Amino acid sequence: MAKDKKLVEEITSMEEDFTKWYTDVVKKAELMDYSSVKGCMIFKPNGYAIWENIQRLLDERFKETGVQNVYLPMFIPESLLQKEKDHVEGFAPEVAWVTHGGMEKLQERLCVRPTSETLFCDLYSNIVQSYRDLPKLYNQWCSVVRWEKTTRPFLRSSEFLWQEGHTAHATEEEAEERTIRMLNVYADFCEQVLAIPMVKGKKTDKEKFAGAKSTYTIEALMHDGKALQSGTSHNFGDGFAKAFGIQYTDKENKLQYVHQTSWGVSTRLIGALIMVHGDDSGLCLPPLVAPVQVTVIPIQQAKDGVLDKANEIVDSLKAEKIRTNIDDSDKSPGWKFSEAEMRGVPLRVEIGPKDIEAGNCVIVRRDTREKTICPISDVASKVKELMGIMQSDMLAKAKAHLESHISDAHNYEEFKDAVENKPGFIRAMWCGDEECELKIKEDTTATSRCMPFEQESIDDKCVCCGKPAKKLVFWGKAY
RNA sequence: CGGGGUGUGGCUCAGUUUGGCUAGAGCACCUGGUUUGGGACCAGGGGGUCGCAGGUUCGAAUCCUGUCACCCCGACCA
Repeated sequence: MAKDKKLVEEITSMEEDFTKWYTDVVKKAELMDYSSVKGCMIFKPNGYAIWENIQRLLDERFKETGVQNVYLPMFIPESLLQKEKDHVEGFAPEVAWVTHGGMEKLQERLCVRPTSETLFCDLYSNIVQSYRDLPKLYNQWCSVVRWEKTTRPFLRSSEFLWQEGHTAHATEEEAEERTIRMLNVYADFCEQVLAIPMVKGKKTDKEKFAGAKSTYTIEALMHDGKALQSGTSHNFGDGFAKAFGIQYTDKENKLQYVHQTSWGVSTRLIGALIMVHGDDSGLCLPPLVAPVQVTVIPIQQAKDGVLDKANEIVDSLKAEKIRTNIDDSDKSPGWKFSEAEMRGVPLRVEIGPKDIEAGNCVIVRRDTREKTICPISDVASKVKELMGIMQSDMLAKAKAHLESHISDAHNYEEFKDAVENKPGFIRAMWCGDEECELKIKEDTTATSRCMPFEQESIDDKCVCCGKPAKKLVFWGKAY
């Protein structure tokens, strides 16, 4: 069977309408539901379980770098939010306010956190006294609220789940090092666990975080050629420290300001998983994050011994810590295959009378639909092997897609042509003026995604204005 | 916030133009039976004051006024 044959009518094909495909997959894979609250979504078990896996695996990596988890309040007093000018201006348009407690009007309104820089700064100003108190490496897993005008499942909603790391350091160098280190933790996690290759780089001033000295980003390329900002890491310098009075006494007994960082990824990563790996049959999850790694599907399960054998297989897989379930509902096998595929289960094991007679079972990969016949006694080791191969094949495929969707533009005509006709990232030189960024966005809807770490000069003039070029920039349409 | 669209069983929708008997279909659900290697079939069954509030009328899902909600496309943002 052709691997991209469309098997499920309810999913619109990607070619036909990518946006609709995305919504269909999200619904058919039962990842989320819309709620009665405007712009807010419900994570269903299958979607939340992906987040739990991301959380668990990322959290381990954070802790390896010395980070500790904390939890701060979800409310921020208005006066605290006001302390850093750029920061308030950046977030004010999208914060939700609490004005009443019960029947009584509050003396001071509280904002529902859109991000927690101000609370962390307030905390650090109290607990940091000496250089011996540094660094502080805190992180929290929580939800934040941003009153968005438009919403899309996992990509943008009024409330979303994320983690925000906030660190305070004695020196500028140490803060910069931490900023880059966490960006690399993200990029590595995305590649190794989510099988999503990232373009790493620095944001232009226009695109950087409100209040940051510099913002670094990991940008992924979706199947339709649009970019998705998947994680950011900010170096705040001492800007927040000065606004919040976070000072410590150094070894020479001199008062110094701390240097801070913050970094975050959100449930948007689930959106990336869907749009990087999914196909017309639904979701396709890399084994390492899949809530269910193997579904066992009995064929002719009413026949003697079939269910018993299927359950034996389940047990042997579970014994090896492979996340396994069985579909022993009385649906037809075809139904079960489609269902498992929509949910993105990496491998399925088929077991029927014919197999049992031969002492075999059939293992089918979700990404290629390739079938492997395997002795029942070897199923666990074969499953492990296939999951490993699948994990790296999926990354290789996504890498090939990324690399084949990067084009160079040497002048404005080429640039405009690329935006129109070559979905993906466009590499082009830039003079450093925000005006050119604005003009490019106005003319083409493409934005600067990042200035990659590996800089090279592909031309000496700015692609937009023709003035001397300063930076190589990755441009693209973005979510 | 601008432009467009939609509200009718759990879901997708028909019916609204031109008001008229008991508001329909497919899917899903429940019961029983036959099935099962790529979304099986038969029989029976339950479930809707047509988004909400007024109004017109002998009579409103359908016409009028108001209102609310959500979706999509832009601008703003993770």
